[in-house]
Amino acid sequence: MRYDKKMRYWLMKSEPDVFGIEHLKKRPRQTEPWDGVRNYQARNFIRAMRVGDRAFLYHSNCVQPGIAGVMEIVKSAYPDATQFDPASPYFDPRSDPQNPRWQRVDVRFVRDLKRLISLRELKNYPELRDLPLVQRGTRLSVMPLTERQWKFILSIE
DNA sequence: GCCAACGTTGGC
DNA sequence: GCCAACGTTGGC
Repeated sequence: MRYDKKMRYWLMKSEPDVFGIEHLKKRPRQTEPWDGVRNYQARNFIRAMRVGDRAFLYHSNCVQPGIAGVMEIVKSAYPDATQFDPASPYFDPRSDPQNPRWQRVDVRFVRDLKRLISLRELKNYPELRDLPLVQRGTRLSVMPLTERQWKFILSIE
């Protein structure tokens, strides 16, 4: 995938039963570390995030897959502690503490979308054809959006 | 629950 | 470095 250094918009997937927009909203200061990214391509996008970037929160693996809300990146990448915790489902025994393999960012709740924009609907727009989310077989859990894609999605909200 | 698609692992 | 086997993701 092409990646442009100026990219400032993201989409991050989470299972709402595990951690959804409702959880984020209830966190202290409405912030949360975005843990558990264990895919190199997604990890590289995590590393590229900067404070102030915006991200859609996407609900995956649920009854109504779709974009639920808007978040802000409030802390750039730092080591994901769960990789060193044997009790964590995200434990990675291969990760070297001297050179941590996985990072996380901190996100903050910005707002709900006025309505959940379903994956089914997103697939219908030619404007979003290049978005990995809607492409067959793509499982990437963190992905960049162009400014055009970001604004388009907000325009159909 | 099924299963297609994809990423990772590890023998060779 | 190849590639078969296996594990995971995530829509349906």
